Amino acid sequence: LEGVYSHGEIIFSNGEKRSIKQSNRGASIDLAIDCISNQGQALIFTETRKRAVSLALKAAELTNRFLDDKEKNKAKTVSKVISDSDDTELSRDLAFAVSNGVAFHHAGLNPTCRKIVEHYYREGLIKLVTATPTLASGVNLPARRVIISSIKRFDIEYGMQEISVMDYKQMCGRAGRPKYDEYGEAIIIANDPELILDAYINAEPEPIRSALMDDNSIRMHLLGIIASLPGIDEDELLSLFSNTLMARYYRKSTIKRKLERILDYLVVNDLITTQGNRFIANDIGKLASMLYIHPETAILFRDVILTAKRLTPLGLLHVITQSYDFFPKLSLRRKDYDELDLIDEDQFIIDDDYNRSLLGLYSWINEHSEKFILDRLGIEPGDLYRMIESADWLLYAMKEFAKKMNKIDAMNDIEKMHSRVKHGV
DNA sequence: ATCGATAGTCTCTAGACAGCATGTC
DNA sequence: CTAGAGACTATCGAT
Repeated sequence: LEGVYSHGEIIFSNGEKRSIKQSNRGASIDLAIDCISNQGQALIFTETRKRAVSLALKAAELTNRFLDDKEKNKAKTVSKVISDSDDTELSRDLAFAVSNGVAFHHAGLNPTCRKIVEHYYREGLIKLVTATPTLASGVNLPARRVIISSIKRFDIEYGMQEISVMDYKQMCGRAGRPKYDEYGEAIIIANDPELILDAYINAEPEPIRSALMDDNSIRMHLLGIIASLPGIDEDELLSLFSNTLMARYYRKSTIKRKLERILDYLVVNDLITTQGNRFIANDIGKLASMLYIHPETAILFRDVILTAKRLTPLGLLHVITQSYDFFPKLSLRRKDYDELDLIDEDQFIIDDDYNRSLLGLYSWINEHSEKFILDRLGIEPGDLYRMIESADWLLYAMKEFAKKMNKIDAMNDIEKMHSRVKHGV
């Protein structure tokens, strides 16, 4: 069941209406509390992490009274585990929220917190979760009522944009817990109900466009195919690509031109070689495809290993964080220019080459705490965790590159860095 | 001089696949 | 170009 909320009233797509008690805490909390007072669990999707946190904290006072004594005790225990999971204010906020039967959930949380929130929401201890879209695409956490606090989302290129019907349906999908509730509701908060009904609730999702037409993904696929089918020729490659979704939207000649250009790119950068009209991946190309490293990254790694006089810790982190495969890449904020002194002066790189991920990882291997990294650099534990994971993987791959290239010194340098990143020293 | 309230200004914005080896329940 | 919350700053006034 889907509906729109505006001015104290839900209008459902089947014409039913329901009025909601309003408070001064905002529409999404009103809707959530309304659901919880009827023994349901609610889920609010917010547009930013900050908003998820602040909504959860605001709701805490109200959700508290829906916990019985037994639940309150349990919530206390769980809340302790959360605040002990790291030393940041973020987990302290979460601990406070959970002790009151509400939680927020986004990718900034460390994995422990994320799992705890998911687990105890499923168990029913947590009555309300405020979340960013992590929860829409990832974990399956059903709720009686899903509340979409706004259909606008900030986009770095286009500013405020309305989310796609696809994204909306994705969030709706979390409504209704088959075992517990006989129905689920998805409610959008907006001022113009009729518009929303047409644009989202009664709308068809946009057709799936193939993401394969993007240059970078073709590069990756093409290298993969050539590595696993050595000796394949252009016609065979073309017919392979003609069977993909991409072929439904583009003409054969367009695809052919694209393939040729990218084959050329792979040849010029020495990842594959031609024998007549056939293609074979060479050692580095094969290795890259085996390790799932993007060609762009492979080229970068190879060139660095080949040309760098020595591989300093900072230099290595710099290469890793700049590479195509590194995620998450956090760019410098204005005030981060003050933090550049975290880096030893003798290992100097040009200012605008820095990014926040590099600073974060560098602080990490110099044994700064999660709190330090969040306070000084604004990198939340979950992001740090993924940066470490990503760096771990890439350093491993880079070490394999050095091994293949018989660069023993480089290999040792990289391996040393690899274990530093892994263990945070 | 210090503190504080207030209004104006500035800044910032979701998520995320992958290798391998070892550890833990 | 579009929005809105929170951090930050400048200003003024009272103690």
